[in-house]
Amino acid sequence: MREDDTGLRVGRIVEVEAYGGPEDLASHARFGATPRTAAMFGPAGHAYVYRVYGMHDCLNVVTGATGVASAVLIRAVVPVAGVEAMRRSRLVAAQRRRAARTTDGLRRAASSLARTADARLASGPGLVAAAFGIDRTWTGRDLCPSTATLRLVAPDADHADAHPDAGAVRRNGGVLAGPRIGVAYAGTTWAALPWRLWLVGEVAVSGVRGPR
DNA sequence: ACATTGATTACCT
DNA sequence: GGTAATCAATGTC
Repeated sequence: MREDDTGLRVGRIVEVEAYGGPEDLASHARFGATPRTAAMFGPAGHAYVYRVYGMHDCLNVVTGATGVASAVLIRAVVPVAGVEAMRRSRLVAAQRRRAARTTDGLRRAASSLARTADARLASGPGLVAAAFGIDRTWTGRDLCPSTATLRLVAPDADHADAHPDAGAVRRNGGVLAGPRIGVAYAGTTWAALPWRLWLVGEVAVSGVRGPR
């Protein structure tokens, strides 16, 4: 969840991918600690935000002890609160894209966003960051303090009463696992590991390329 | 199905 | 120090 003067936004995580350290050839840590990946080697519970394809920022939660690189990429989230704030940030992200900087491109982007269902506002790793207004400058932030602007909260803790969809982790068909997306370059061993996890039946789960 | 986008890294000089 | 290839996607065609 993000809570600040931009409003309160809450999302329920429905899809993640796990990344390891230098031994994981699909991980950004495979080249060791670099200026970009330093946060991956930092303390657990902090954010690692990187840009992919020169356009999209992706939010990861560092999971290893200091000096041990590993992180979980938040690939998809179901909005629980703050849908309007998410739409505003999505539009800002669209405006930033060059293709949307023409008046026609911007009109298309706005129209496309307007047709996007609430449940799919953050249905992809780049969309999660866009909907929450997160970029690379958020790297290194501690996501654990109850006072943090951007923070992780237990599914049932804060908002089980605020929204019928909150705390619904156990509501559906459980969790499935499959190969991570877009990591063929890592070689068959690392690419085949079922380190992508998702909740069955969630419309926000991305990956048309993977099993549902 | 395809164009877009730019930081990052590795590999040269 | 410069350059080329790569990339944990998305929106538009």
